[in-house]
Amino acid sequence: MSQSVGRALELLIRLGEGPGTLDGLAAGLDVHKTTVLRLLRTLEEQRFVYRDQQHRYHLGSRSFELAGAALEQREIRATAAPFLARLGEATGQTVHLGVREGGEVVYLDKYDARTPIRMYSRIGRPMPQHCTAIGKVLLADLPEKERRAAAEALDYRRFTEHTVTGPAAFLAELERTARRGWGLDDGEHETFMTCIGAPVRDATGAVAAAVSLSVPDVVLGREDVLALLPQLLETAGEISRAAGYR
Amino acid sequence: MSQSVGRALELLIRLGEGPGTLDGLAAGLDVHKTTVLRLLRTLEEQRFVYRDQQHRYHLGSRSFELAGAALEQREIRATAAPFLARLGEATGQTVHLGVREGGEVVYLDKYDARTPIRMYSRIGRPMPQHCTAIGKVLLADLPEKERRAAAEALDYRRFTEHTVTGPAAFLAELERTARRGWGLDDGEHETFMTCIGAPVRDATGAVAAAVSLSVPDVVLGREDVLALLPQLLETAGEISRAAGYR
DNA sequence: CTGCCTCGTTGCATTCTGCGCAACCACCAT
DNA sequence: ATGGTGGTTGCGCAGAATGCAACGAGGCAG
Repeated sequence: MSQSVGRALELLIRLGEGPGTLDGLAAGLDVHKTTVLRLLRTLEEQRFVYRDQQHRYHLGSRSFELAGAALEQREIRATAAPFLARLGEATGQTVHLGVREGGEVVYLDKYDARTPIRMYSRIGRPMPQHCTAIGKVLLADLPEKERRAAAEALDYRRFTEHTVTGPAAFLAELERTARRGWGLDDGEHETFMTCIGAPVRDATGAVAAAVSLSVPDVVLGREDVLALLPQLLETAGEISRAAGYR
Repeated sequence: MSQSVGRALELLIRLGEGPGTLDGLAAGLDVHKTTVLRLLRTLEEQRFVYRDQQHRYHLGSRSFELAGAALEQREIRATAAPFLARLGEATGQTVHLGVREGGEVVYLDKYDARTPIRMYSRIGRPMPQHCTAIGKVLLADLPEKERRAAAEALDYRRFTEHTVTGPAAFLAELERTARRGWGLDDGEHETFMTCIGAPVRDATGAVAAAVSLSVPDVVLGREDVLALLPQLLETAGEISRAAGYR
């Protein structure tokens, strides 16, 4: 739609994968280096990128700044934080908070199993929806029409032999998820991981987010993971109430 | 340099302050809403912004994603993390890690006094250099010429009655900082805060980052803060060694 | 020390992109 | 119905962004 802006964003994305040099970036975008230079200058003025002494470009501090602001704007994240921390501590497993935005499912927060500290590895990165507990939970509550549309539009990449492929099977899985009130990823994304997810509802009654626990099978078998369900559902309920759901 | 890109970035920055509507953003930028619409569409395509059902625009998940990537690219942050956590725990005070990038001083990490969890409040936001311990430490080690140039270029805003104003006084302060090997902000930014900062050096021997402790005066008086110096310097030394400094 | 090579930078002419206008729609409240 | 608000589209024009080519700086090897 807007060429130069598109190119500038592309530059940011590439820099997200690692620092880059002018020529390298120009080659990557397949545009003249003059153009890239000027785009980068504009980005630099606003601290979206910065250059070190060796003229290598990096993502600039404005990226952090924006991300911090954006995360703070997701009130659900702040509301959920203490409950997630508690759940993580109680179960000793990895906890995720996810939402659906613009047709994508992204993680807003993550509490890692080992440390009490948040790892930012996957926060903000879109996750597949057909093979994650959080994805299923978020889609399951959509109104019939939207849900069908979403299911049709997905890319049913087969990650493992358990991955659900195709809209029909997936819609049935969503049905099941909605009925019992929680979602399961039984090695459908990564063979060795089991995840369970539960819905968080806000004051409007709609599912606003989902919480999940992810456990590698070397730590707990499927039965043992399912035994954590009450705690997960309890947490999701608490967050829902804190978010205004009655 | 590049008009449309500049406007697009401006949009992102405004959205960082809070969600916005098309008309509102157009009015803010003082451009036609058509233009804003198209810019936003480009941003939306790449997930830099997203629209909710009410057509309000928010920062999109790509912001988180980039920030995560950018933070991971600052190796010094990963190297320092465990030492900072330990320092925070040992002292019970707020710990910051800061670097100088593109003429600005920004915080890369922060461990809050109360919780063991990182607050993202000020991460990525440029901080004044003339009245912060970290700023002083980072400038103090610059080669003569650069240091002088930097000191000349600063905006000596008087935050408190203790704020150093003017290049001459500040250069003297940098001199002192360099000589004794640590920096002090004695209520120069906020009247009620005392901060001490120490340099982190990398394999090249140059100061690559700075660590600081910030303490409100209701918690500890200046003398007591200075008593934390050995721990701070020890931590900075450990990080330096972990970063390859010999 | 010198000359080559790489990589960043600048001035300029061309043209295509991004702009604003105005009209159109859809939705809501009155 | 009706006016109002807020989002969207088609179009023609102007200026912004682009690519070229020449320049310059820094590093490395001979």
